[in-house]
Amino acid sequence: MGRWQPDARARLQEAALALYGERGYEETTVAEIAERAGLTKRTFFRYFTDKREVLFWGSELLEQQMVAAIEAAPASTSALGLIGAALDAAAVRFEEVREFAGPRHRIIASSRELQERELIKAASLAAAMARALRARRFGDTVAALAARTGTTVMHVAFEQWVDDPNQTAFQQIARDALAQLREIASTG
Amino acid sequence: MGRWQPDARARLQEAALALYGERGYEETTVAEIAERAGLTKRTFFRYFTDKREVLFWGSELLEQQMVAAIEAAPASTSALGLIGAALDAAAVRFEEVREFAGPRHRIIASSRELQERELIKAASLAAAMARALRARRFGDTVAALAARTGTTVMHVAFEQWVDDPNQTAFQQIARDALAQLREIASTG
DNA sequence: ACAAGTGATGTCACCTGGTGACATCACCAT
DNA sequence: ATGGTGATGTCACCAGGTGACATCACTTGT
Repeated sequence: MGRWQPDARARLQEAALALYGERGYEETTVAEIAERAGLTKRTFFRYFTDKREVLFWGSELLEQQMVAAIEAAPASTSALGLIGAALDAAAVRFEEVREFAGPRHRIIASSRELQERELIKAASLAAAMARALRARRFGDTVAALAARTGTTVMHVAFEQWVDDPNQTAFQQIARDALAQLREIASTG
Repeated sequence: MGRWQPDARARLQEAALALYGERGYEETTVAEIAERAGLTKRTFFRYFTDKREVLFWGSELLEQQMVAAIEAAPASTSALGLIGAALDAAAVRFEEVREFAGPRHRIIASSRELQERELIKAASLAAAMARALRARRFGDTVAALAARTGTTVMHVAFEQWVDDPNQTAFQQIARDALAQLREIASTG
């Protein structure tokens, strides 16, 4: 036992998720989140750079795992094949947090500020995947296009997944979406 | 002549662009922008909902023109063909504002807040194009994938275009990028 | 065992973005 | 002239965010 209650970060995250869900993101104050966690506004800002970031802790981990999947794939894999591998890695992570995904997604969908933050996380992810593709000797344009296509497929698949009454696996949905994209691109 | 200096909005935009460029976005205060335009902080917020929006005035027009291009295309056009038509419409607009595009782009690239705003504008554009595709009887998934692919190609092409020493036409760059995307999707 | 850290937290003062309520003031229509 | 009307100014206020400094429980060197 330390001198303070442990897991301050986790307590702040729980408090924020609960309050954002109960009263809405904009109607919730950082001071209220901190109070609910038994802490201070100032301490909140020591753990999270701003009021939005508390919902996005762990996105770097996802990014690392998707990049690692690209790096670990066989040498002859095509660009979109590597994106498929990255999406499979994302699927593992998403299934782990399935129970929180719905509520969190609805909160984000309710606020423009939060959507903006989610989009820049996706852009960061795309940039990281593009770097990994360039390291594999793909050209700049191909790397950028394939990487952003990866986040496109991820988001489209994610939205189908969170609301799916059949609880279909994310991997399944994402693979189907990627196949559909290939189809679109080869048609016409 | 009116009772006030006319074009308050334009003056605010000019002042903001100049100050963001000279001193940086974060170091510039809304009060300073308003003062430079001979107005008040309160008036700034009557024209623009926030400090970021002053750089994005006119994005609805681009959105409308791209959607109109989709609606005006021949009935048998494929999904990516429609996206190509939308990109051609965007090209017209971009060439009109080429001289401002570079400075504006560098300002946006310098600030996370501004990048977030740009990304949500792109998301709004993608949603509008997806609606236009659904109105053409494309399925939800196809519409969402194709529309987001359109913004992907637009952004990748835009970045090549603004820094291009040869001043290549945006339309050319965008068409090449779209062709490359088709190539990626059909390979492997 | 005691002094000197160390690190997480609290306190306080402050700036800036953003908003609501109300006052002005030039022009316009009747 | 009289009473709108619409763009602007004034003022007070809240919340997000930050820097500087104080606390205080525990750790470490001697």
